[in-house]
Amino acid sequence: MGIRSVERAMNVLHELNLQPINTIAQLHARTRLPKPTLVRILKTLEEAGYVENDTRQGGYQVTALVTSLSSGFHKGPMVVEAGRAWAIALTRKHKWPVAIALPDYDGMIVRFSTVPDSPISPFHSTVNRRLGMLTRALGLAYIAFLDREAFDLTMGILRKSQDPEDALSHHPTEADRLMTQIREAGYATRSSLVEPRNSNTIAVPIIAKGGNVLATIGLTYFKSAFSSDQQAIDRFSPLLKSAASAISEDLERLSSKLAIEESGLRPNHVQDLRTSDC
Amino acid sequence: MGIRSVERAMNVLHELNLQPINTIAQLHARTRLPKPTLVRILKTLEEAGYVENDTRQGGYQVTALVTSLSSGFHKGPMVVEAGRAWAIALTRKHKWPVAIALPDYDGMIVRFSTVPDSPISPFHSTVNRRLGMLTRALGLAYIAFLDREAFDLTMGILRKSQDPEDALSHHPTEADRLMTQIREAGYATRSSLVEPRNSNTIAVPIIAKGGNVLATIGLTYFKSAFSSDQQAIDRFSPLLKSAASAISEDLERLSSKLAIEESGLRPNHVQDLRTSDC
DNA sequence: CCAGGGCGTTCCGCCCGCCGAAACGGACGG
DNA sequence: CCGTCCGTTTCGGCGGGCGGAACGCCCTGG
Repeated sequence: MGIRSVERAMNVLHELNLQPINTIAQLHARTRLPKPTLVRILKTLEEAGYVENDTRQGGYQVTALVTSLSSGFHKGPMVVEAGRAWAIALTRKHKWPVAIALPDYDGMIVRFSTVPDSPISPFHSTVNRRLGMLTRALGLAYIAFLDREAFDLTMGILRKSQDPEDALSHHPTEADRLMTQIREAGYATRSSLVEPRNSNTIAVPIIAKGGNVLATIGLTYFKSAFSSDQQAIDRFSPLLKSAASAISEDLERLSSKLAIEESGLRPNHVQDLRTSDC
Repeated sequence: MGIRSVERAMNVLHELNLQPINTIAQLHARTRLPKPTLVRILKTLEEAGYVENDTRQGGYQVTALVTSLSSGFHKGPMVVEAGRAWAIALTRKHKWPVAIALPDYDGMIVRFSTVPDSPISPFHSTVNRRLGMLTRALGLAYIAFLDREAFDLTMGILRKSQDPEDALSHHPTEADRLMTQIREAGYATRSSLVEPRNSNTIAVPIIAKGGNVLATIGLTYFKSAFSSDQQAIDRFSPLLKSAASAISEDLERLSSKLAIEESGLRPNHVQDLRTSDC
């Protein structure tokens, strides 16, 4: 019941963010919009400066200006802010995309992803995507490092779920065995029962000074790029662990130097003055 | 010549990002759109999940989902990434908005701003806004810390400018005196000749290990909140200096652990595989 | 208690601007 | 040289966006 053209344009802009470069044909396939409609929407976004049509690369991509469509939102937890730079640095160095996820009730939500930074990434950016707790690397790396009480609580919630992604919650001994294994190894990988099969993710917990798991950070790679999963694990799990502990240290420094309360603050209503910072 | 409703909606979304909370009346005043049109656009964005209508606070605001409209773009230089967390932490603690700016030829461009995080901020967010080099705190804190060669080069460019913001470049002795003063103090403030008059900004350079100025970070406050500018300077300049050096250290750690090249990487064309990271 | 103003929101008929099938033209590749 | 697959342009028809007017609400002040 909204404005159709606006809904469509927002979808297109959203889709444009999922891949570094987008052809009309791809967008047509994904959005099911007629090509002339796509061209018209893209032209509009281009005139507004949010999109550019790079003919050399043969496709459309978002420009730096899109950041101004979300510059008003950074109430994210500090762990994501502190982790961003490390995620980006990891991707620049090792090419594979890195994601940071936060717990959300009975699942995890991806809050940052370097997919567009990754020149070899065939993956979609998954910011704001929800992931299962018991099948995804980013979920397992979280739940396995919860303390007993929080773990039992979450498992209790998951047992009520009918989602096949949460099936493991109905097999306590199997689950416990997996959790122990993850805790000992210090990292988790995605369940092999779950799509996509041609890639894998290695994830580790980001643990605060006090011992609480705050978030998880994970790296995704194409299986075909390595002779075995073990090879990728040997290579990346130490890097992720050291990044995770560095993030935790950064958080410590940020809060000790400035004494932040971790909970986001509520913005208050302010009057409209037409001035600017500089 | 684009789709009018889409152009309007993008403008509205952009405006929504400039303030933590937006009433219809404010948006009407800023966009000059009829109120029914605004309501229709906002309803559309709300249905799509990008905006919420917080009736308690009596206004519209962007939601976390807007990040997915720019998640495809993160080519930001590492110094901005490293500085984000510090800017946010400063604002959470001291309430005033903090901005990070990068040099761009003969001016500075704001690349990050915590205006929407600041509950007392009556300022507009200025991400992507261009600032003069010789009047703005964020510009002065940069140019004053350039080495001789780069300084002369930039001043040469500025002398060709007719912009009143660059007028100081035509008065070398005055300029030199100001530069010396800034270098000694370690911070810069906005020229009193320039709008807005009811606020001021204190900015310091972010200097890399090698001695190069990479960027500047500045805090803006309402003059009426302090008994004198000196009081604000005494309070904030040490904080900014310590944040700037912490950012520089973070950069060092990021690059030494991972050996990053500072220049952004160019994303390559990749084939369309329908998979995802997790 | 009511008048007045400002607010966000709803209504509804007019009309214009969006829509998309069809056509175009250029780039491959066989 | 023709077939195919692109991205892009054209253009007429019509449906959906538009905004003035009106509504209901909450203030404030008389």
